[in-house]
Amino acid sequence: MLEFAILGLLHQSPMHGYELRKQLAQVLGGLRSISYGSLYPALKRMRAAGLITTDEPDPHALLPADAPPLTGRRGKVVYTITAEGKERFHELVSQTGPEAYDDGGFFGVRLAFFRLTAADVRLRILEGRRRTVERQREGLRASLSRTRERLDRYTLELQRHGLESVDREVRWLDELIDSELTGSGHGDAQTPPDQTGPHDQDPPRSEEKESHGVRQGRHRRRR
Amino acid sequence: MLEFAILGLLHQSPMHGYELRKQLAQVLGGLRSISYGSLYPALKRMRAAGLITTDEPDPHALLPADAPPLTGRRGKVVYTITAEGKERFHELVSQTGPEAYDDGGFFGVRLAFFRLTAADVRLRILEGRRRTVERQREGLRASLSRTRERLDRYTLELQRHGLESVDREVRWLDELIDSELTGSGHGDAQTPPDQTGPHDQDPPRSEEKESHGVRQGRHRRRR
DNA sequence: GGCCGATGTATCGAGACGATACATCGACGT
DNA sequence: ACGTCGATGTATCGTCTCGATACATCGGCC
Repeated sequence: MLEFAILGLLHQSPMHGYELRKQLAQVLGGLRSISYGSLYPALKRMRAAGLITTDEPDPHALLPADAPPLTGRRGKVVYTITAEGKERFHELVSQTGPEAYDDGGFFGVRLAFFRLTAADVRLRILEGRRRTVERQREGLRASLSRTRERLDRYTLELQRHGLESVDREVRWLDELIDSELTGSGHGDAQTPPDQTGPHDQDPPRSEEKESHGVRQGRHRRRR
Repeated sequence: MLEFAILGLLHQSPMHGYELRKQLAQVLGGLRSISYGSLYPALKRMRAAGLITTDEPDPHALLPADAPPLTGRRGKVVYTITAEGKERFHELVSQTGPEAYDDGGFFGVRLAFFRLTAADVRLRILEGRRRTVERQREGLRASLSRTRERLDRYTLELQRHGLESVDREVRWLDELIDSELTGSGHGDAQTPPDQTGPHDQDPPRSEEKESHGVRQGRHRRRR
């Protein structure tokens, strides 16, 4: 996930690690940020993988193992995406598998880079997310009506609030899907050129149990 | 956090690890669960610390380092809270520091065990959570109005939805606090006996910037 | 008899986190 | 001129968490 986000940001312009973190927090809606303990190791990994480069020619590349902990002289490092990195990003941005929407955090990142995502991919991700959240909602509903009597007020209240949140997310997704379908003026018609190899696309996941009967209100709300 | 939750559950009755996990998921509102990769190490730690005991007398206690990876014969293990564990739980349940409400997950667990929490502690935690979420809300609001022009529709939509969620949480907390103050029939008047040593209570955290002017609507909504 | 899904215990590697250290810079007061 | 304070900036450490996986037992059900 971090890899995707970093590539997405560097896709637009080179940046320092510090600013990367700020932009990320901004884009993610202010709550959920990312810590340096994740960011720098990720940058290091990606650098090793050739997805990004630094201007500084590798600090502490080879120094005697007994050297002091590298104090003093810590220069600023600008990270730049490579051609390989861009390729990797375009590969990732066309993925629509469960990992794109099952985890809320990852879904948020995907959404934040929707302007760089093809229209059909956008739709598949939104609908995937809808399925996931819908399933959560039904589970929660069942659990709530099952245990309404046996739990104390606080636990019940917690579940009720959780259910409402999930409910609201479903409705929000419906609106996004709606405005995606009525095509409220967004470019990027179909998946552009790309078509890079067989990137394991969305296995239909055994078609789900699409029998819940809770499927009428869709695509008919608002706008 | 896991430690608190486990102690809280075992406080009521002994359990298998498996059931511990299920109950935890139940209590946490169905979403956010806990994985075995967290649960079993936690149980092991707590067992070593003497907070809980098992009926099986320590599997793989001392066996030659070359032994096969302990295949076959894996008995069920019932975990029971010890006197020390109960003591520890009562200590934890009276804490009202930032860790009780800054992290949403931890707060959820605390709330789930409110029936075992003294009334004044409940109130402090709810108000702490309110402060935290309120601060998030203001940050989000500021960020949204600052960047309304510069961001694309999707990022904006993400932030708007996030803001609404936070907004609803604040209102939800207000209701909880309200009904806590009007004392809608809950026992546990004051912090009971306990008073176990100097448990680092809530440092007022330099009183916050309580100047936002956004402080009128409290305690006057609904009911 | 054979298979499946629930129950159940447990480990592994990848990686995320909070805390912390250290460094530079501009602004501000004194 | 001096101090110091907050923002910018790079980086690591130990602790924890996660998802995936392996293995085992049990009750039904065809």
